[in-house]
Amino acid sequence: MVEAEDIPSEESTRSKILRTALELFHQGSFNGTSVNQIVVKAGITKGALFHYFKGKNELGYAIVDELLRESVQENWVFPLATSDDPIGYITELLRAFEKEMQETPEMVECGCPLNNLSQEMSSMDSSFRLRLRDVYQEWEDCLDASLRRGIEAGKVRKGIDPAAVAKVLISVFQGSIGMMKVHQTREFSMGLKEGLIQILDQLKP
Amino acid sequence: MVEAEDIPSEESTRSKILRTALELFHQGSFNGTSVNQIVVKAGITKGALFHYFKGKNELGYAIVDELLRESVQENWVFPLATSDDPIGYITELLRAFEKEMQETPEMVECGCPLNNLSQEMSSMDSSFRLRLRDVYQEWEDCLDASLRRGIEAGKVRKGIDPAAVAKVLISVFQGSIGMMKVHQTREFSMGLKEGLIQILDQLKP
DNA sequence: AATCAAAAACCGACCAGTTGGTATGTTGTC
DNA sequence: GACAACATACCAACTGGTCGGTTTTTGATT
Repeated sequence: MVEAEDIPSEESTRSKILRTALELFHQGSFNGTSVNQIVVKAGITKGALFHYFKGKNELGYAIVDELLRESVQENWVFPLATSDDPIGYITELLRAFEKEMQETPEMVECGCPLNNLSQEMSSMDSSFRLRLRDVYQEWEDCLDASLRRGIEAGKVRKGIDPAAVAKVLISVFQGSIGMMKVHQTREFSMGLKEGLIQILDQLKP
Repeated sequence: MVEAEDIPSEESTRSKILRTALELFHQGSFNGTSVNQIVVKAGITKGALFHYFKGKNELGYAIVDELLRESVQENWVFPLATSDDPIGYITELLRAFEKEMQETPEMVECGCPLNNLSQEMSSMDSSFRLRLRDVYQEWEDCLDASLRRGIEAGKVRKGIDPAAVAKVLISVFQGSIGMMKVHQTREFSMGLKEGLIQILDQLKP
């Protein structure tokens, strides 16, 4: 609390490694990125990387446990923690995403880092899979809870199964980002957004 | 016509390479699979592989253009070519998939080869991306057309935007398979299926 | 039907570059 | 002086890819 953590004039070597590796994994892929690339881009040496992480896989695990989990919490868990209007929040997110798409096309070009890593690694390495699953579970749980509150508050249709809908929503978000990465056209993204809103509207009372 | 093509006692080397490579790419990943692994598993030599394909990437392109496209056509394009009841067909598919899940858990363990390759390669190599996009476009077009026929036939709700819904449906299918790969539990798959059916029901008149 | 050249199919040793990872340091700090 | 935080040189294994050579198939000619 005393330290000026919010102005890290000198980022720690460990977090620099994590951040750089995530960036490269995001642009490329886990298997397609070498530890040499990481240390060069991070401006450090291999000794530093293997001092903090036992191996490339362990570095990947730390990225999931720390950075990716944090990202899900920031975008979903915290905003929905007490909300009883998940549909409203998601609709807002879609609109915000539309503007973010133009300014920083990172997401539409490279997809979602969580989804990318999941698709590439979860069938190869069960340590990856279980850690990634935990992150998704947090996401699903908070969506589920928010949907339940929404039903009670009369902001979500009564007939739906919150647990099942939460699973579908996460699937459709991850799938959508994946499809946008393949199509890379504003036309497709807008059409998809239109369809998502139509689906979301069906969840309203 | 005269030849007994339907009993290929001896598979051609080229198709053996394609089939084996797809299998390895499916279980692992493109970058995570070496050409040595492919030639060993296929029981051929490196000379044969590079005789038929200019490089590893070209082999990947051929897999997309031939095997993956074929698979989409078999499962979607041909069945929906003249159908005016896409929701009924998809519901059937979901039920069939449930049984396939138990017998051959390949899809739930390793995901969808088309989705896997898309997520891994489309941001790395635009040749991959464009070929994969074409396959998805075929899928989307046939779904779109079938939804339109469904609306006319009174089997699909009038209010929906067929093009937008087609995009969402493909996204949710690809996303769902990806999530199942991460969770690997029957519990999750069943919950997801339940949610998908609820979404599909909303598309009925 | 036999012949033969040319082309296609295929082999496997070899290559330079890269891979993830290690061993042995040196440096700064409590 | 002990210990964490790095740096550097190095390694065996493997990477995608090449290349000269051999076998097999093909198609035209006799």
